[in-house]
Amino acid sequence: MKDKVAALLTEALDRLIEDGLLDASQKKPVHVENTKDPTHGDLATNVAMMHAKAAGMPPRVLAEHIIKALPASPDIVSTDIAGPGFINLTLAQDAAFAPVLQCLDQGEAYGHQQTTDEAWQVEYVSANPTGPLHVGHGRGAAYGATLVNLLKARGHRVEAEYYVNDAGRQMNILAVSVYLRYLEVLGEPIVFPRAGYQGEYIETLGQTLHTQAGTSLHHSYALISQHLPADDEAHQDAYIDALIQQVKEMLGDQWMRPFQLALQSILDDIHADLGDFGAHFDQWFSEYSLVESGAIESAIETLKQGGHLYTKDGALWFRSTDFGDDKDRVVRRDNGETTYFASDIAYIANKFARGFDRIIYIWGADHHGYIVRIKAAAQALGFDPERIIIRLVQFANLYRDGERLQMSTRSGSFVTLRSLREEVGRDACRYFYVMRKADQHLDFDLSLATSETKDNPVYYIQYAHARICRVFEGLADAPYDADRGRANITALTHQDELDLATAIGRYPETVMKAADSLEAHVLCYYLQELAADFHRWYNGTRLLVDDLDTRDARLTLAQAVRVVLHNGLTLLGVSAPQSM
RNA sequence: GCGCCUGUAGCUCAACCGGAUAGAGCAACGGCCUUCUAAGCCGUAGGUUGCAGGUUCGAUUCCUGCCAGGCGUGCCA
Repeated sequence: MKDKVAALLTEALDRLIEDGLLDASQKKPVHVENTKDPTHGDLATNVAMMHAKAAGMPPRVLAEHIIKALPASPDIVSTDIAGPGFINLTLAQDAAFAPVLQCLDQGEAYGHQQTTDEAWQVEYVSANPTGPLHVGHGRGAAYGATLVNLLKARGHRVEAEYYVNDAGRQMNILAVSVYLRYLEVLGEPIVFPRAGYQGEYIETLGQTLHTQAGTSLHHSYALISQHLPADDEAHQDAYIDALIQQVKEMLGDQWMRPFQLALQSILDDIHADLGDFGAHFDQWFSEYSLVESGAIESAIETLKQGGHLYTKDGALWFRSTDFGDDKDRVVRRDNGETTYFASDIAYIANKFARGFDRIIYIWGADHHGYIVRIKAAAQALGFDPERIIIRLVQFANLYRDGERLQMSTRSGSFVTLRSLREEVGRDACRYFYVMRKADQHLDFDLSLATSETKDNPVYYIQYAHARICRVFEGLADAPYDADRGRANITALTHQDELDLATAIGRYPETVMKAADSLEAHVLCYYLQELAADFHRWYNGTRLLVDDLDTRDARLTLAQAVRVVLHNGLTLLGVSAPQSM
């Protein structure tokens, strides 16, 4: 409807241009918006104010000319000039209810746009497979999964991807941690390294390794630890690297056993965890595959050809400062190993090679320093950095009964995403994580998330949905007649009913806006408002009245509200219960 | 020091990319259940949009400076 009205206004502007009141070069796009105040009609536009200067007349005078030039339309009942020069438009009654019928015609597809033919990739979570996901990963997971849904609804082709960091030093630390626990099972008097991975799951993996391998991987801990440096605060990194080196040498080919076991089982766990959370991935992309395929070397070679690399202090550097970075970055260390950043370069090249129009990265906010260098790398490789979109997700603070929960990741005492889901449920989890703008801090109130009151937005919205479902039960005497409802819908005159119709009409543009701006929270706010509109109506107006024309008209409206609530909640990954 | 982000009601947050009288929820106070789920609704009160300038018909929004907070600033991942 907005588009229709905008088209009419554009036509009016064209007429004014013909009449010489306005210069064609001064024409600006027409913007039509919903009014906040019902006394301002249904739609409003600021075209008169936008063009006042160019036309050389006061906005209100220009507004009069525009209205005079406005082509007649059955949709528009009246126009009005208000305030500094707004043109307010009131829509015809049946036009106001048109979205309701459209919503019911389209059902689950309502709010979904036509296919755009744009290919998008959303990479999210991508947590190191060194342990179970914790609550810090939850927000990225919820946000990413919702974004995937929104972009699909927007009409884009979307591929969701998880980047598996299975090639770095952290994985070696993990493997050696598991191996030590394995030795422990065999009765070796080990001393666990400070920098090793703590946590029960490591011990469990050690036991599993024992079950699978028996004593075949047994080496004396005394021999292993023979020539290691001191494991104190200052040297813990050197210590664990030496330990890894030692164990690797002693195990030889067998080194991959603890490594693979740890990687595989943790990845399986993450996979299952995310699946239960409603976060699904089309692709689990292995960093190691970039090493194996030679992609890293060839990316470095490409940069070298382009003259973007130089050697200093025995290391190989990428001149990222040419592309706006603060300092240059190392791609190959003096010990010959490539850096994590080198993998990232190969990875971005791989993404571009796969032909995505838009490449979205969702990162924790602590990674914001990497934005510039990734884009720099893309540019140096000859790709358009504009196609890379990086969204940062701020951390969430958990509160229970007003008290902030402390979490430490390394000690192994962190709150896992799974335990959070068990406590508050998937629905509340998904909703609370995305209800705020992603790049802002979030206070996640566990007490509120589990409360069954209107204060809890999840229950509030779900309750509206359940209420509608219940109304439709028990109509056996006089079944709901959809045709009768549709035929009589324009006879509904309560302000609450008009408000609901307008709100339903705003749903598709809300989804579109959320998708285009990559801001999932606007959908949450929308659904809360729609639920509030419904509750207000429900409280003040009885739906099941004796007059069947009115009753079915109201049921039709309620049904449309239900469809929108259902569709919106589905995009958020939240269930829409029939009863509560 | 430099870079990025944030600052709106007592609290947690919105504000349709510059629009009309800045909106919700919580907390506070006062009302509404013999009628479709009170897991709900209605009302009252609450503001110098961090501060100071600038841009223009018009600024919470854009620009500059200052103040306060957060994050980042590895040959870690």
